[in-house]
Amino acid sequence: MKERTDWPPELKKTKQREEIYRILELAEKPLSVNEIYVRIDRALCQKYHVAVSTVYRIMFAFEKHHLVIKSTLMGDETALYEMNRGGHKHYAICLKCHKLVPLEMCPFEKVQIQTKDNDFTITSHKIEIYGYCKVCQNNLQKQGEDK
Amino acid sequence: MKERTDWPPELKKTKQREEIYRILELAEKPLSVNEIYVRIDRALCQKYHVAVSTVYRIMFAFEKHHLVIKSTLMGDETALYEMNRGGHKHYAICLKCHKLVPLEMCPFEKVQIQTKDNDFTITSHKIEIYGYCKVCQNNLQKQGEDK
DNA sequence: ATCAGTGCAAACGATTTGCACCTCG
DNA sequence: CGAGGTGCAAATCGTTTGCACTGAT
Repeated sequence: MKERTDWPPELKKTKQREEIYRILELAEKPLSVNEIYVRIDRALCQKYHVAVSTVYRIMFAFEKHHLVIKSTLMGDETALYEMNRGGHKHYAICLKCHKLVPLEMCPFEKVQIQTKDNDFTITSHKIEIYGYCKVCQNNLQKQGEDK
Repeated sequence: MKERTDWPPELKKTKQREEIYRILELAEKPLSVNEIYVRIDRALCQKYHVAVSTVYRIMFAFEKHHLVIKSTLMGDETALYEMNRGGHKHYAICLKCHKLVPLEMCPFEKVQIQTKDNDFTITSHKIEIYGYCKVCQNNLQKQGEDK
């Protein structure tokens, strides 16, 4: 099964792009441009500098070539990017610690979506689940008992 | 069945707030702050002026009191507000004309969401469906034939 | 009279762009 | 060599905030 993470031939290779690609590959979660920017500087240790605007431009190019997936979370205006690893993924977001908990499967696999006249052709979807992760849940409970 | 659209007593009534409330009641779709701003000016016809910052502050207050629901759509950073009419609603968004087509029901009513250890307590969710509405679908088809 | 609500302009943070220079292919 | 990529700084866009003033209760 071929992953979708191969480099598109029409995308010129530069050290900046390869560095960002590497960072996204290693990322444990979707990253903001600023997080990427910081990780570049950390990885490059002054060898050379990458401009923020370059990061934006590269993310734009990556997105266009479907190398990455862009998303935004509720109550936050900054965009997040993660490597497009084929089969799509959804997250549950903890309202307290903001941790992202990946869902095991896409809940839509089993669902039919209905509009008024069923005249809408679906090409993609986005789901965000909000609530509390186990840790925060336990903490909240404890706080309730401590009184 | 009581609607959630009654005015919270702790929210002072002012002409600005009442005007915005009216606009949201009449709105056929979620509105951006700017759209609200334009509609106010149109409705008030120079009688007096409402500042953009005021609109933001009022939307913040309305949101806090659950009078409105705030949301953001993919590929657009501006926030949208719609009157909270109780039972929540989702939309299918046309990628071509950007029309919002309301879903008949929440697809999650029938679905179980699973995280790794099922240790996540869900309090809310957000769904966005993307694709093509009937009109745009037909247009695309026609374009295909015309050659 | 009091305190929340408002207008205005300035501040802000994320993202974009214009332009000169650089580098991959 | 030439087109496309990059760095830098300035511009833009949505949103927020400080402050003095106004208005609802």
